[in-house]
Amino acid sequence: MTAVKEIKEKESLNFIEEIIEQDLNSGKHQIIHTRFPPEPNGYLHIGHAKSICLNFGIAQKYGGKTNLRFDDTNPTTESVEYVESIKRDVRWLGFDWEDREYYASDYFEQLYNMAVQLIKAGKAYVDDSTSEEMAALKGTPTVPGQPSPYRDRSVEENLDLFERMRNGEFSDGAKVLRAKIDITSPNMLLRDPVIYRIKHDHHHRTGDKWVIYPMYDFAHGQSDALEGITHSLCTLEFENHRPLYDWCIQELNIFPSRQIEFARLNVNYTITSKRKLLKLVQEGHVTGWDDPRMPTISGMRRRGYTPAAIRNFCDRIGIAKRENSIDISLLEFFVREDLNKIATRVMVVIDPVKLIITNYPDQQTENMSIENNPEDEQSGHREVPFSKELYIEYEDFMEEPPKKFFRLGPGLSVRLKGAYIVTCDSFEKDSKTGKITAIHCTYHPNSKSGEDTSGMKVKGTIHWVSVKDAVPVEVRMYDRLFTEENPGGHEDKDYLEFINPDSLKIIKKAFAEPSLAKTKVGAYYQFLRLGYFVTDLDSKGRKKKVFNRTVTLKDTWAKEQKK
RNA sequence: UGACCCAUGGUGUAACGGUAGCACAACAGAUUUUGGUUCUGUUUGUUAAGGUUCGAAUCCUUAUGGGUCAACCA
Repeated sequence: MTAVKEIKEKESLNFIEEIIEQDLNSGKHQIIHTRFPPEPNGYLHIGHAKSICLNFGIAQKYGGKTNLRFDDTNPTTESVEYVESIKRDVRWLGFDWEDREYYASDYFEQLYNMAVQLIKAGKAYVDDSTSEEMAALKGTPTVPGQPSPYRDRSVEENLDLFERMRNGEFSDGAKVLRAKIDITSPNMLLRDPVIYRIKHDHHHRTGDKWVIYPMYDFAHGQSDALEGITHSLCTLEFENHRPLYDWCIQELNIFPSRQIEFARLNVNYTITSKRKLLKLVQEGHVTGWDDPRMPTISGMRRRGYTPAAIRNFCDRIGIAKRENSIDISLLEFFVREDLNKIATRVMVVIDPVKLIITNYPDQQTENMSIENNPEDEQSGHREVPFSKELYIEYEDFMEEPPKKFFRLGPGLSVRLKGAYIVTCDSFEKDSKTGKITAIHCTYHPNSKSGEDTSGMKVKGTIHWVSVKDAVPVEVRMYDRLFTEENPGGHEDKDYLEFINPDSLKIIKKAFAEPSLAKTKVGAYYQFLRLGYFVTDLDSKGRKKKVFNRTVTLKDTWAKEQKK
């Protein structure tokens, strides 16, 4: 009894899983089949990641299959570049569609025949109205529509006209094919929706073969049916489309896929509208779809987010029907959680000030053995050269330190990570700028890391880089792209007004320990005490390596200071 | 002023008529050669009003609040 209850508690299902289990238990389906149906008109973003994890994840969980299907019914906005990027991103996230890569455009002939079938049944007609005329007759949500003057054309005439539409006899917009449903329906989508339009446009796969293209509502459901999709999962805004989805199944007598809607993902301080993201790219607010500040999958990859982090995030946010806005800090939590386990620890100084150890031999260099990752015993150690002159972080010294400052200041001692304890004796200051230019310390030879017999106890440990061994690197400090929680949610203000002017700070003169000289693009690091970083694409073929800040470390000291 | 949908701490999500739980966030402390990690603890919640019931977050009614729909986009 208790055992059963425990299992139940652990296995709490979301409402889609409940439906699937019912369908499996009742014998409605032996196997479930889902699909991920992107339109190749932009790059995938974090919202798509939710859908990918849902569709692939749920099929995996119940031993089913998932198709990758490109919903490519609008040649005007679609391209192969997007198709390729989508495939790369889904794969990178860790999902495999095997040989089931489909395109709605592969079904154009079948969809055409279905339209003919509808016409023959008196359920569709060719309308010559302009879009303005149609809109005028369509009414509003509260005012019923009026029938089009072309609504009662004969089957023969419709058949003839539709064929001639296909043959290219008419110009764009001259005619459309409409489903004949109910022009007075309270559901606007049922007021004789357009199902085919004329577009003399080059399609990325079918070329110039077609000049008429099916609309979403006349392509998606049928594609689901043709592929035997049992559960067609989509976002809430398609809820009102479901009656039309079911109408097509009914009238065409095709495989009855079931459409189920869930709430799309919203993340604060970001936007997930392809249109808005496209504008950021086109107007140069970012460097491209893969700019590390973009919430696109390729942007996050370049930023240093890991597939596991994104998958864990998608698992944790759950699936439900209510509007939501997830804290970006939850995503960052999962990024840190994963990176903490796998990122190699290294020392990099981004805002250097010289520290001179007055009692250390001038020419001496010691190789300090420092662990690569304290969270992973297998990761081993590396040697880091230590010498008389070091760079340390400017922030780690204060002329007049407050009480809880566990770093350097006149008379204060700190541990140099993996090396010795030093005590500050004096410092140099530029009288004009007031900037500290050098710090003089003495080291305690018997305090060497691992063989410390000094008995000294210091509160702080700081990172350092040996001046003569330092490798100059470029570091790009990324921060959130928007300063506003809901940048896209203001009626009176454009989201572009909320772009964070400090979303990227480039540091050209940072110094890294020697091990970073031979880094590879995409390698994950923790720069000790600074945050997680990844080697950027731009490092390729360059002597000076470039690193992107993925996310900062949690910083309780910064919090303390704010008080 | 039509149709459809939604409502649980700051955020997200569980509880399927029987003790409102989990994660993030926040706060406090312990540990720490990263002010990281880890560990411990604390605060905060069922939109409202009726009804059914021994018992309601859960079922019913109404109200309130929010979302979607008037592209030849998906």
